[in-house]
Amino acid sequence: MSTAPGGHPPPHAPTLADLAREAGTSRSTASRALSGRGYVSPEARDRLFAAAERLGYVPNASARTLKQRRSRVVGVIVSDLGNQFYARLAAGIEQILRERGYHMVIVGDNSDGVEELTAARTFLAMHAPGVIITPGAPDATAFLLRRGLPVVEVDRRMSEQSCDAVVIDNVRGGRVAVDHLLSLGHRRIAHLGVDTDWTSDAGRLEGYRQAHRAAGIPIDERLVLRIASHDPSAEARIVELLSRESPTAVFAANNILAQQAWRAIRTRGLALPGGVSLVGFDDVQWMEMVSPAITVVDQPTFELGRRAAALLLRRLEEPGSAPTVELLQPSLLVRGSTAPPA
Amino acid sequence: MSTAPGGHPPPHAPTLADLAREAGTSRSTASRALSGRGYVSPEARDRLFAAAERLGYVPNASARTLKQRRSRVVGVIVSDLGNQFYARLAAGIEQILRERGYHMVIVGDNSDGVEELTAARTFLAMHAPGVIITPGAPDATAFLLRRGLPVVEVDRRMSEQSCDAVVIDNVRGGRVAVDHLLSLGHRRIAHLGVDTDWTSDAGRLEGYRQAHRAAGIPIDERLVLRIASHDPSAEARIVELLSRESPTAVFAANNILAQQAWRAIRTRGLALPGGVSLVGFDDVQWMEMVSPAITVVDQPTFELGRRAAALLLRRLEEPGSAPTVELLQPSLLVRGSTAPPA
DNA sequence: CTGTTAGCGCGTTCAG
DNA sequence: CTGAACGCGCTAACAG
Repeated sequence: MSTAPGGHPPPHAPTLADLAREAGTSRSTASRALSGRGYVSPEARDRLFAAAERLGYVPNASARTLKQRRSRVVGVIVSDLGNQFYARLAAGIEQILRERGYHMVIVGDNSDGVEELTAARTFLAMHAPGVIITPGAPDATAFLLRRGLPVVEVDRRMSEQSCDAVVIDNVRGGRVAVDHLLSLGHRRIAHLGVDTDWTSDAGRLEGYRQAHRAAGIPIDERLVLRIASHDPSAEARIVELLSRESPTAVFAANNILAQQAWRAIRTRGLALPGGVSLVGFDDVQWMEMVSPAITVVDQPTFELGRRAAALLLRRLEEPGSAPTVELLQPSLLVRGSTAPPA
Repeated sequence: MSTAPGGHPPPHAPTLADLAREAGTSRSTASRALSGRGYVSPEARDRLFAAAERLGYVPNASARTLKQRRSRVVGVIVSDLGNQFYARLAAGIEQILRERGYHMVIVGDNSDGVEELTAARTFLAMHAPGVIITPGAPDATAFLLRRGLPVVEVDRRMSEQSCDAVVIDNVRGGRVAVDHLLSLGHRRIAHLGVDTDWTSDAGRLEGYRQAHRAAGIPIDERLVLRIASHDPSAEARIVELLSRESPTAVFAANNILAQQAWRAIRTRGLALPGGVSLVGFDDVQWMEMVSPAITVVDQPTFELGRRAAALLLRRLEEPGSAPTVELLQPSLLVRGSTAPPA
């Protein structure tokens, strides 16, 4: 009799030992039967499965992790779960992980290096099989790598040492955006970027420069604005740029900045694209819904997440192989917010 | 000498036993020192902390969970991480959890009952201290409750048994939206809802009915449309409703339906709000950016997540208390998409 | 094909 | 205040 008298929450969750007793086998046979590896006679197997069913057996993940020194829960660190970009990235990661029998524990650092390191420690403590991170600093990656945990950097690369990564071809994205504007005849193109040392933004800026260089057009550095991530005066600063420097076009290097630029343009009372043209980076919902719709460099965000997860899982299977960097291509969606300058 | 010769990934992560050896104490003393509970002399304590620092000791979470029969990782199940609503909800949950030293493992079922149950089993296996769920069916909650795991249902209540929950006052939200339209003079108001048995949508529909009843206006049931979650013909069906029934206003009961309604209105070539008025539910970015901006019943999504997490943590501290249901109030944001009928 | 044995790393008695 | 001893539930040897 192992069921509780009242039928209420049983005294303890059934363990392998309970199963074994019920089925008249040893614990190891039960283990082999349920985990699928190792030989076990069909009859014993059936009895064990029946017992598992009857008792509502659920294997204890911690015990398994303790023994195997590796869990099935991969760690994920993103800058900000509230941002659509990171949310979609996470959704992509989660999808692949779940398909393959893994799970994810996710933490949002707020682009804060200390939080990143704390999360890294946690993942180490949990014996995560690996970690996927949108790094804000190189430290967390370095820490994990040093301790032997596989890391995939996604969206940007921050690690000094080489590790797996999957990123967008940001230089190309920036290049394509600005080429588009230049070909429309723009010569005073503002660049709105984030004030970080992220490779993503650096790449987009580099693309901006390359495009100018290729066209033989000098860059007026007063048009290049760097705005901190949660700067409350962002919109005001863009308004000011608009009025002081009179750019004929604006390239906003992420979806937040694009939104702020869009607002600033309204605030300033400029017509779009009549008064100024706007190109964004990272297509999000509103960009297609406003009128005119926003021309944008689209990036495969969901796919970025999927690839990162797939890459991590691959490394788990082949630990030896050389670090891989996957480069995903962005694509320009020309919509109504860009036109030749007045 | 316990450091590895090459300084490369050490043979194994340092354990409490290593610390104890380094500091010349026993394992249990080391345990007490690091976990903070239990007596230990200051000198021993210092030596142990120093050793921990030096060796880069990180406690093994699985071992701890195994021993204590409870992890620090709460399970979270949401319908769709890619939907802004759920993403913000998750962000709220994560914030509170992290503040309090917990983490979250999140899975997106696609409103699929089987996936929900699978996830529930996983959380049970992981010995999660509790689970937060946006339920699509009552089964997962029932399963977890039966096994003694605290559950908080969020956004909608599906459980037959009573359990903690935090939801929006959806009846009120629907009521307020439709009252607004009625007071503008609308008499033919379409209702767009999801084809599920979720209490959230049922509540909004109930609010719609209440408002009509209170105003003494009969409802033309042909104006009440139910659309399945990922119905590809959603927009087409709305277009059809628009042309066949000629409502003067539309109440779309979630952000997806609002978007589809907005598109349908454009497709149909109707002026907004001249040809038809539109009220949404759940304020998202684009609603404020399009023109005219969309009148909407706003709900505190992020706060919903925070409350759910806080409620779960409270229950962990006081397991005995009666189930709590928190009701958060929505608020109507009147914008440009509503006006008196032509 | 199966059972016995021996830990995985930690927290928690219980003597000292 | 400290250490010795045990067990959480599972799996990986190794005999049989």
